[in-house]
Amino acid sequence: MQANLPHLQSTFTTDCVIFGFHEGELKLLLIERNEYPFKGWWALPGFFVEHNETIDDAVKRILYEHTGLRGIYMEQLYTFGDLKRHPQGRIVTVAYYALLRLDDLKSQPEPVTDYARQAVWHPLNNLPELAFDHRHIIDKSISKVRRKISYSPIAFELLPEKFTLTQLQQLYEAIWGRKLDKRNFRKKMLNYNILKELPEFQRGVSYRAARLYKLDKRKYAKVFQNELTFAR
Amino acid sequence: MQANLPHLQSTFTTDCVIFGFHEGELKLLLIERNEYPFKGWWALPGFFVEHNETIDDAVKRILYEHTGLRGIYMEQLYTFGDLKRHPQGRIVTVAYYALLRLDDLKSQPEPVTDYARQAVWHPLNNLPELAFDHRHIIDKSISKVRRKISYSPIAFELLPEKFTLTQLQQLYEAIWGRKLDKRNFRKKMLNYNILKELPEFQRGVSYRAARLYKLDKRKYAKVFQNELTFAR
DNA sequence: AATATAGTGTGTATTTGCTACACTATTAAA
DNA sequence: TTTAATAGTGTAGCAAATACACACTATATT
Repeated sequence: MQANLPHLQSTFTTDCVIFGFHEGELKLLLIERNEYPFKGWWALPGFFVEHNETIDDAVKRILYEHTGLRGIYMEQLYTFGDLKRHPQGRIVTVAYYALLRLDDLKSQPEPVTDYARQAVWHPLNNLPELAFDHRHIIDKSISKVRRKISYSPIAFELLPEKFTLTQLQQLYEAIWGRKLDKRNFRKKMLNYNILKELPEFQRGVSYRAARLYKLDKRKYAKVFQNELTFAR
Repeated sequence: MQANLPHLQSTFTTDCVIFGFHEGELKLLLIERNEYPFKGWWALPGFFVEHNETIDDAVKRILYEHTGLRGIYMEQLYTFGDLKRHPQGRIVTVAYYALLRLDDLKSQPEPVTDYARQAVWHPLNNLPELAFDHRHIIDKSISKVRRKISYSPIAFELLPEKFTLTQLQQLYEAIWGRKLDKRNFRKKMLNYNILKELPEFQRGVSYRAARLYKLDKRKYAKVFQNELTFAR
């Protein structure tokens, strides 16, 4: 991991809304800026796109710099080009969102770039004030994820490889912001036939251990292809 | 309407996929390029974004130059930034799509810019070979519209103010590429209660004239707000 | 050992929405 | 007046979504 300094600054940047899910709660990875403008403010990880890299590559790079992870699920969200969004002139930003398994993170994220003093997971329901139009970008990505989770199995990107049905339900509840009926949720989810029941159970819990499941990738692919409605 | 020459060319452009619907068929407005690269090829209307205009404004401008219309429904689609998409170097394009009522057009669109020799409506099912990655952009916008029409009433943007239920059905059929059952379609559509039955009928047809409807904007707003599923 | 707690795990009845399907009515033109 | 073309209408069966209540298991605390 190495710092990337702005040499030939292009006129556009990319910013990434990084979602994580831990203990029933959605979280966002934010950085504390170490550069002007908005030095000391919280912001989305993001940076100028180099001239010889695609935008996708730039986002992957930024993600890697902040999490040490590759191969993370990410998708382009929207491009913001208001004249006043950046105090130093019109700088267009192509925003992405990424979903990542927090359990994959061996350690806490560290400040790995010069422009970030630290990177910290914040609960989605309790975000600090943010630099630029980043609050707006976040709001837009939440809407997007909220919609997308109902017709595509992106939820699993946020869970560890082995998970319980309760975890899965809590994730849907966190994203939609409302409680779901346990029996109906299980019935529906198992009916999709995209989960593989494992002969394993939770460990280290002080109550009845729940069964673990994992995604059946072959069936998952089928569902994804057909864009079946993952209903509410 | 005036031509806009590239003076200080920014590093990014905007392209617009303009959908129209006429006689049961979806159409796209394409231009014949009058500039290199791809001179003489068909392409999406698009141009460099000026330094002092937002991207949205740039698209509106381009739409106006080619159709003479303002206030058209449009939405950002995706931003394309592959290194090789433009032969003259990496030029990022922010693609939009627009839906417009063809009946609003008093006359055929005319070549109104220097970079376009002519602008012509092409049936979506029979497009010529296209410049740059424009075919790819079009494919992506079709998917988007196809999905969006099932949860949001964007269809009405493509119809005249007063329309028959058959016209509406034909539009859904054209976008989804499959036939729908007439009775089920009518039942469902009328159940949404977003249409106002007019005391008027079609004219100039040599068969039983169909009743005209128009959108009830108040109820429409409600549906749109709740993001009710406009089912298949 | 008893108790409280918290989470797992299961079945059924009701409602709602989707699908399939065929005939009569109206109009204009021949 | 006949023909041709499209508008307009209802019902029954099936599948999916929802609403709803209780028993079981494991653990921690007293």
